[in-house]
Amino acid sequence: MPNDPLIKRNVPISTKLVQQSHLFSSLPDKLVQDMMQHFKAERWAKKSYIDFEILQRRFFLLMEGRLEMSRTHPDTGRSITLDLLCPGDGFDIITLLDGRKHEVDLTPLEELKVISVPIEKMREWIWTYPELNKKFMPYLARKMREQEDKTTDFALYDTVTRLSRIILKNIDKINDYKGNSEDEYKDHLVSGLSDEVLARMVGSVRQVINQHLQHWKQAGIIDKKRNQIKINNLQAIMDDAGITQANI
Amino acid sequence: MPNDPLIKRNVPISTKLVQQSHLFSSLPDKLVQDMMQHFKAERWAKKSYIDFEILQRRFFLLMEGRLEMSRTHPDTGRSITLDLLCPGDGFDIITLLDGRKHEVDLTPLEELKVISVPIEKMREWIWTYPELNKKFMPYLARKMREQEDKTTDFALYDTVTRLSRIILKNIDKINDYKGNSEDEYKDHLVSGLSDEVLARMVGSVRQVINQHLQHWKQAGIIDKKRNQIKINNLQAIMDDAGITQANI
DNA sequence: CAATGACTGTCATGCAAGTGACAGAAAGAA
DNA sequence: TTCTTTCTGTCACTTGCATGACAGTCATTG
Repeated sequence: MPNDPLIKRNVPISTKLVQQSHLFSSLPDKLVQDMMQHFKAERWAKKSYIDFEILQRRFFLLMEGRLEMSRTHPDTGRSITLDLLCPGDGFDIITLLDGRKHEVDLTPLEELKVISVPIEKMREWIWTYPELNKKFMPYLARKMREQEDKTTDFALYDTVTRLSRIILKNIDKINDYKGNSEDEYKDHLVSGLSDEVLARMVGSVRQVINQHLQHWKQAGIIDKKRNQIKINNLQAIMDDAGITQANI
Repeated sequence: MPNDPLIKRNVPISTKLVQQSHLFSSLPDKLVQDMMQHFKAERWAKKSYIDFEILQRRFFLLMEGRLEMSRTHPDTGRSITLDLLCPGDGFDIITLLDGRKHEVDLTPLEELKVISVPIEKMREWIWTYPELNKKFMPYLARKMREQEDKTTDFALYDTVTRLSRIILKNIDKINDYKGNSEDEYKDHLVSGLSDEVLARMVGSVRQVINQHLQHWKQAGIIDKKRNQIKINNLQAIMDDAGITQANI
């Protein structure tokens, strides 16, 4: 089946595709097939503007690409990333819960593939299917924990620490489980994130981020290309992140 | 009925008491009565230490007093308040959702009255009673929005702005709906919060908070006693908070 | 009551990090 | 190719705010 629907076209979705999502993985096939029929697939172009009003009408699952959810200071114009949604993530979970509008900027970092259902449908499913419910609640908790950690980081830790943590969180996970333990220390990449995007995630500005990255570069800890960071010394970054065995 | 149970005593709870909570207000009396039988009431002394492990076993509703939920930097010792729970709040909602431990410091600002049930019981109720569910989901959303706002504030706004907002959020609501519009500009109090506590909520330190408060005091905008701030000029605070009609 | 602990007011010091500016490199489009 | 846009590297300047220190005041409790 061609998995390349164009924007705004109604297309039936493959079971496998839906099950990629945390929220829908390991649900009974039959249930997923029922649900699938209501999904609509579309593509969103890189950096396209997405009106947040849509979030009150439909619930989305991100299938491919990353979506930045951010907020901007009206006066200074500075932005900060609230969440970087990755394939498998659903949005918007807050609007799903209370139906109220959620004023955020939505910016695709790459071309996205998303599928969506009417938000009432999604609510209905969650209250109807205990299996889905059992997936959804811990997912909510995860997002709440992430947000709480973000608050803590901003209030208590400096920019280098926050930057380290963001980098560690965004190491490409494509080659997971592929190599042996020796490979673990090879080819750690953070790609597709410019200094600017990193800055928004860290809650700082481009110049400061670049400065810290230069330090690491000069110490041989990382290599740096356009939109890409290659980590040579993972341990060094972890040290700066203040990771002390206790954390994961 | 005496509503003054001592610590750790099993006491039946009055229907009215339970319904004070957002989560249980306007539920059918009969349902609440059923639930009540499982609640246990206790009191927690001011500044007592509460082991967060308990959060994995019981779900609490705060009936009286405020509870600070905070986190501390292991090295510097600086703390930051994640949430200031007020009467009607339930905790811990994250653990309720995923069952995992939630490492936070819990500090009562006053003597508390709380009621609690086994956390599995609470889960059961939420999945069993749609009326409760309808209350709980928007409550989750509210907490998520608050946390998101906190993140944004830390990343984009300076200390004065954050302090203004915290103050506005914590004006005593005892006399609500009592007076006419003229009274609105009288007797706005923030009580029970020391400079230190405010600092933790703002994500700053005592000295800086005091400095800002002194500015306001010298400008006649506030009066200041021990553990109390009286607001003379609400508009001035709102201006510093950057509130421009659009917000609430 | 005295004594201890909790909160307040203030100041001097140092530094992390935000701002603005500009030139150059890389990528993408025409 | 040329033109335009998007990123990168750097630097000089300024400031908000964390730190540490200490004296004074108000509460609480034995």
